[in-house]
Amino acid sequence: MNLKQLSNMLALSQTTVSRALNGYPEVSEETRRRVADAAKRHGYRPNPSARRLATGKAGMIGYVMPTGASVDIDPHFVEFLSGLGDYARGHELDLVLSPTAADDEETTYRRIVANKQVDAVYVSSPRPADRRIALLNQLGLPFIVHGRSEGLGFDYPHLDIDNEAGFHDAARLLLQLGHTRVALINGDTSQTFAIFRERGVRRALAASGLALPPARIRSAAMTEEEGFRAAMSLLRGNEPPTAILCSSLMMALGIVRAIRDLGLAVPADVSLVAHDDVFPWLKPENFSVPLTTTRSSIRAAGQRVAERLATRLSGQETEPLGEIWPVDLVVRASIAAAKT
Amino acid sequence: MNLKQLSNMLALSQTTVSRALNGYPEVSEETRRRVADAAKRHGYRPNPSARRLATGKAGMIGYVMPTGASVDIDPHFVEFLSGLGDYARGHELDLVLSPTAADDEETTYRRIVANKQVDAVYVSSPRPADRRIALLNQLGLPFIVHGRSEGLGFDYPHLDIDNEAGFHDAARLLLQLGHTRVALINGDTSQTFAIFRERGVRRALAASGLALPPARIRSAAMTEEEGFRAAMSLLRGNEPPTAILCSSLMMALGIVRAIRDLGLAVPADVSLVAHDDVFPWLKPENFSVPLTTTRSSIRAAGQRVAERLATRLSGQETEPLGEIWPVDLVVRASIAAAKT
DNA sequence: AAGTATCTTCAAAGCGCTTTGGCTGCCGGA
DNA sequence: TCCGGCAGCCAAAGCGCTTTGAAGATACTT
Repeated sequence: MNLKQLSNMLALSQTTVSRALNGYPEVSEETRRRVADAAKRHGYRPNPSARRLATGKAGMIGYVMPTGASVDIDPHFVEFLSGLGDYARGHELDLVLSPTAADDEETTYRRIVANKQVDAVYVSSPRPADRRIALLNQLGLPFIVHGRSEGLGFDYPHLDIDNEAGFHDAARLLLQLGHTRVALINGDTSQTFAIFRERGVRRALAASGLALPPARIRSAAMTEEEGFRAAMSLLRGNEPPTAILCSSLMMALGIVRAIRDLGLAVPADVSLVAHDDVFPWLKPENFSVPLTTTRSSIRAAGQRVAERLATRLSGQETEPLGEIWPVDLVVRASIAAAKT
Repeated sequence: MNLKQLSNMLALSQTTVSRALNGYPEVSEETRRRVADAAKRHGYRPNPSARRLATGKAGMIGYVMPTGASVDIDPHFVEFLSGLGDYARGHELDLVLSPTAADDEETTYRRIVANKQVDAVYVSSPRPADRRIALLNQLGLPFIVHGRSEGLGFDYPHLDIDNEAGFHDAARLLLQLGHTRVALINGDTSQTFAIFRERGVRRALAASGLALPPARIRSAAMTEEEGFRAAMSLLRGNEPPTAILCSSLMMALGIVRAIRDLGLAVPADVSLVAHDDVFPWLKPENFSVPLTTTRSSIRAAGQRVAERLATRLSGQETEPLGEIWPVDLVVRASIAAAKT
C-alpha cells in the first residue's frame, strides 16, 4: 500500500493525503480524520526511502564506532546502548552503527554526512579539543557528546557526569579517614573523563596540603589485568599507598587480586574506592569486601542522550546545552581509617 | 556532485555513467575508464537514498535488539559487535540496531522488512523452534543466526560453536580426574546454547554411568551475583559437588567468591571449569587460580557472521549453510583430581 | 454585485538513482 | 547489395514520497 493507492482509494490527491498524515494545517479536520482512518485500516506506512529521498531526513541516529584489532569496545558501551534502546524503542528510532578504523574516523563522519544516513549522531569518549566535535560542528551535523571536551572554543551539546566532584569527594573522604598516601589508578588519560578524575583527586589532596606525585598515578586500559598490574607496581614500590581510587569495577577486580596476592587485606591495609558505571553483571556490593564507589548509571545516560537526540531531531532542542549529572558516593566496607 | 552533473560533464547519458560505475557489460572499456576516472576525481558518490529507492536495496545489515527495564544486554554483545565491526569497517557496511520491546520482536521485524531498511539481519541468542527464525524465513528477509535453533523443520544459515562437544569434553576431563559429583551452573536454559551445554555434560556423565540430577543443575542469568548464589546453594546442599562447570566468566567470578566464602579452595575442594567467550577485560588466566576453560572467541564469530552476511547480500551465499566451530578446552590450575 | 480574503484541494515538479526498451553504426555472411 | 547481429549508447519511465504554485469553493467586505 503506497500513497498513490491510498489517495486513489480516498478519491483525494497525494498532496492532501500526505499533508493530512503529516499534520499540516491546510487540511480540513474531517478530511484529516478520514485519511488517518483509512491509513490505519489499511496499514499504510510511508516508505522511508522515498521520504528520505524527498526530504533529506533519515529518521535515524548514528554512532561512529571505532574498531580494529587493537581496539576493544568496552562493556560500558553496551550499557549505554541499553539505555539508548530504552528510549528509542518506544519511538521507532533506529541507531546506525558505522564501524570505522580508529585512526580514520574523520573519513567515516564525512561519509555519513555526505550520505545523509542519519540526522544526528552521538559522540562518546571525547578527548580534550576533540577533533570529531570540531568536525561535526563544522559539517553542521547535529550531535550530542556523551562526556566533555575542553579547549574547543565553542559550545556544544553534551551530557556528562561530574567526574571531578565525584573523585574529589571520594578522595576527601579517604583523607578524612587519615590516609595521606592516596593513589589513583585511572583510565586512559588522553580522555577527558580521566583528566577530570585526576583533577578531582588532586584538588582534594591539595586542600590538605598533599600532592599526587606521578609515582602514585597509573593510567591504563580499564581491564582486570591492568588493574592488577597497576596495583602491584604501586604496592610494591616504596611508600606504598594506603588507599587507592580507581576508575572501573573491572580494574577493581584486579586490584583486589593484587592486594590479596601480596598478603594484604582490604580495607585493613589498603582502602579501595572504585567508580561504578552500574553493570547488571558485576556489582560492587558483591565484592568479597563490598566496594565503596562513586556511582553513576551509564544506562541512564544513554536514555537521556537518546531523548535529547530525539528532541534535537524534531527541532525543539537547538541550544548547545551542557548537562552535568552529579555522581553518588556510596560508602561500603572497602574503606577504613588509616593505620596510625 | 550527482549523477546528472557527472554525466553532463562527461557528455554521456546518466544511463551510461551508471552502468559504467556499476560494472555492467554494455559499456566499452575506454568509456568505463573515463567515467571511473572522473568519478574519482570529483569525489562522486551515489546517493544511497536514491539508490535505495530505485533498487529497494539498503546496503545495510540489521539487528533487532531487545531492550527494556528487565532486559540486560550483556557484554557478550559488545564483543560480537567488535567482530562485526572488524569486518564491516573495511567494507563500508553499516549496522542498523532496531531496539524493540523484548516481548514484541515480531512487530519490529515486520517493520524493518516493510521499510526495507536493511538487506539482511543477524539473529542472536536463539531458542528452540525460535519464532524469529520462522518469521524471517517466511518474510523472505535474508538472515544468519548466531547460534542454533532446533525443531524448526527447515534449514537456515547459522554459525554456532560446538557447545555440546565443549562441555562434553570438559566434563569427561573432570570424570577422568575422578570426580563423580559434577555440577553445572548454566545460563538461561530456554536458550539453545544452554541446552547443548547441558546435553554435553549429561552425555559425558552417562558414558561413566552417572547422571546429572536436577539438584546439581542451576540455571540463571550469567552474572557474578547469580554465579555466587548458585554455587552457594550447590555447595551448601548435601552431597555437594566436587567439580563445577559454568557457562561464563562472570559467573565464575561469583562461584570463586562463594567457594572462598565457605572456606573452601579451588581446586583442592572444588574443581572449576568455565566457558570463556574471550573478553579483553577479564581473562581466565588472571583468576586468582587460573581457570580451566572451554574457549571460543565471540569476536571471531562476529567477524565471520559479518563476512557471511556480506556474501549473502552480494548473492553469492545462498545455501542455508550451517557452520559449527569447535571449542577449545584450555586446561589451567583450577582443576585437580578428586579427593579420595 | 463585484472584489477580496480564507479554506481546501490538486496537478505536477522534483529528490537522484536504476532499468527498460530503443536507436545507431559497424561488421560479417549471403 | 542487403540483412541480421552485436556493441555501445541514450531517452525516458519509474521508485514513493514532499512541496510548490495554482485553482476552485466559500465566506466576508464594501
